[in-house]
Amino acid sequence: MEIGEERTVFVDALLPLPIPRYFTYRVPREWAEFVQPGLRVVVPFGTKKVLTGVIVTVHHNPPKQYQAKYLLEILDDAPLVTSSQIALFQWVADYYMCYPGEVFQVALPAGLKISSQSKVQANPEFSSPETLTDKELALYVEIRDKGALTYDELAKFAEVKSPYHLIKALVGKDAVIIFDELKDRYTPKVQRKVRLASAYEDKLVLTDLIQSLEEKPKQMAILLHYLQYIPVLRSPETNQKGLAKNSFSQTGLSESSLQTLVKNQVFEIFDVVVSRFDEADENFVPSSFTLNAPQEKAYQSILSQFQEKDVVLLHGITGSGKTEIYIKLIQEALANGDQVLYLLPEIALTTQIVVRLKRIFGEQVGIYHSKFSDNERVEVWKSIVEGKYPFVVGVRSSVFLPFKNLGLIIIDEEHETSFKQADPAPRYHARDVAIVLAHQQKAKVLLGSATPSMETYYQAKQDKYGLVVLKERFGAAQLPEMHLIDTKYANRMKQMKGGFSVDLIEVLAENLKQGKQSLLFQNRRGYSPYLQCQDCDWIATCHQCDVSLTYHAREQELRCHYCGHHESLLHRCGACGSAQLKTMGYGTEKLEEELQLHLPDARVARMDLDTTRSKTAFTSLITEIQKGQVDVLVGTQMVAKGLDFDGLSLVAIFDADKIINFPDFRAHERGFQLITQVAGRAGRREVQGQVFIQTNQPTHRLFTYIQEGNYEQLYADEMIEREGYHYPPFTRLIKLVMRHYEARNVETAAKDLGQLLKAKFGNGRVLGPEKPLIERIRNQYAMEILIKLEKGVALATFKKQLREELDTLSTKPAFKGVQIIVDVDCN
DNA sequence: AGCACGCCGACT
DNA sequence: GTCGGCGTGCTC
Repeated sequence: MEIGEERTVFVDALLPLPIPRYFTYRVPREWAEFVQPGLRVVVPFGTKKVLTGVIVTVHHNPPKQYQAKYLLEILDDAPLVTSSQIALFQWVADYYMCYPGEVFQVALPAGLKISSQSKVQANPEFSSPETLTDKELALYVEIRDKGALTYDELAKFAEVKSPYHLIKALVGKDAVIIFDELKDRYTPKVQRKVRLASAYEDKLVLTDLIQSLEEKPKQMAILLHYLQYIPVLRSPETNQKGLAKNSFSQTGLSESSLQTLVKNQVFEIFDVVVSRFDEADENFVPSSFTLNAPQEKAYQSILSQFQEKDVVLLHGITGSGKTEIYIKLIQEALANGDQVLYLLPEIALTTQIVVRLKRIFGEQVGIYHSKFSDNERVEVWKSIVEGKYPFVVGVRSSVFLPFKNLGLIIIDEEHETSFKQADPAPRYHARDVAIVLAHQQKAKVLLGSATPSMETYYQAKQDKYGLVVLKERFGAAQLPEMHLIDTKYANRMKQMKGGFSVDLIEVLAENLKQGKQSLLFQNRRGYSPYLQCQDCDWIATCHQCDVSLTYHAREQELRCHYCGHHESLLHRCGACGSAQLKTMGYGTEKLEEELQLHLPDARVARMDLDTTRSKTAFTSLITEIQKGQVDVLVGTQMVAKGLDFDGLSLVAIFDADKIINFPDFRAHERGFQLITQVAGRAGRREVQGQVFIQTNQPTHRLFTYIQEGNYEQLYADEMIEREGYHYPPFTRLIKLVMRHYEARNVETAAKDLGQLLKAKFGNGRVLGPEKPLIERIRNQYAMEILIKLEKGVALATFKKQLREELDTLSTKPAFKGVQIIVDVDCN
């Protein structure tokens, strides 16, 4: 090659697809100097698709097997994705046995991925409609009259599934042309502002202006309003920043007079891009606080353990004031110039804690959350790249944000299962990814929980993680007093009114009389989990899932909680036609209703998925409770997560048996966590809280541990069980789920796979195949195989082997159409 | 994951 | 004979 000769530049791009490789594109000459890893690019993919990808590498190696296509567009001036992010995507893909493209897909907010919308328009030069068939002609006319149609619209109009044949024919006859319409879905939020033309920043000119407006009182009022807020002469910079335009209309000043002033070039109107988050922060005052002695001690201990350990677990009982310690650590890290990530489980926790963090950290904090729109996520991403938010509070997916110098990651409520993504791949655990991320960035990780997961506590006990214990409640608060109510006994003594024991009604009534708030916890939404015929025992079930339908009273509907199917309430039995249908079991809706009967004077409210779907509904319910407008709150596990109400002094757990009898090796761990967390909502101030638990097995040891707050003993018990039965933390679990529309097919496929895996990896390591709890969802039957890998197995090698097995298997006839899902570290 | 090409049954 | 079903393999 000659010196100075230009060589064609190629890029390897990561595309948001479940395909295990990068795609190579040719870079048009004019961008050759400009391309670099981390830039987003728009590329053609297949015959008509256009995708947004990110450049991973830039090189000069022309692919030998195929002709690379050209990049269509470069979307960024500077990298929007860092190279360490791409490395992290790859790590997640390897560890969780999925594809980097799938990680990329969830990592990048939708607004940063331009959508291709192929459209078809009429060719204006087309002049021989006689060549078209009737069908083609009808379609052509429709396209011409509408201007342009998308593929979907075309298919709909022509009433075909794939409009390809038609389009191809029309294109072949030159009747229509295909074009791509790209639209960037990200629209920044702008604020319209007003400022004085810079000429008036001079004292004499301004004085002249004021004099000339003597006769025009409305315009004068506007000018005076402006000058009242903006000291134009004293600081011209404030004039450049201007005043919000709506500030005039809000004060009742004339819109048309303002327009006149603009027309006369006295004022000018301009737009600025504003953040969606800092509206409320204009008068932000950082609140200060001091740690009490135990908190201070814990704080110091965390600092010293960070000297040696990268991960520290803060095991602090509910109400011990972990948040204050987090805040102190965050302040410290920020003062060091480090970025901080604060991970929270989904939704519930955020509102209260976010308000608090915003108050303390003001504009430094960015929120990354599913209840915010995609626009807002885009904004957080871009701001982090620009270094604007050194502190991010976010849910699971925020581990994929473009951090550059993280110093600290806090994972609050570390044990929460919502940190593990269950359904679409990547099925990652945000806590574990965060630890890898921290390692990558040389940051420290603080895990916080009142009820740590067994895995985490085990790591701490093994000295892999540091451990700091906080045993005292903050301030004057005491741990709540726990009482068990034996429902079996109450039943025998005829002391049950519906699902409520007489005792429970009594304590709730007493608490109401004292003007205090109560919480009734039942982890089941809807009115009743099933509807049963009293004559023949028939139960209403979903037609496409093997579950009973839940009755929702407000909508008078039967709903499937798995596929979303709903139908209006039946009045006759589906088997015998009897009208004796009865709602069985208790959902929050029914509890709300019965409670109202037992306590007619109480103001009862309900908090579950159904009452809090919108952002506003959730917030207003919280406010209502805080104002004391609610006496008894009925809620699902949504209430367990970090809600903090001063007036709440009594917590009742309606049915603890459901929780602890769940058929899962983690049932006891989960039961302990859930009940402890819910109980922790009681008595967070001076008054000691009371907790009442309805159960028919009051002698169960788990209740003793919960009552005593004896986490250590639970841990000790669990370790014996889990070691004996080879469960985490002594093994790692990989779950394989097979799905198919035919029960037979999944069963044979699962059996085949099970045998193969047992032969290859050993009988002891492979469990199943077994039918899952719910055999059929959305008409798909499932089978599960569980792989247990003991310590010391080379994970990467094993996963590679497993992947190879699965790939070869999927080509075999028995596996035709059988979907196989791999879930590493499944819940 | 889509989406095209390709090879077999029910209609003009 | 065509339309359209889905089965298989490719996408830079």
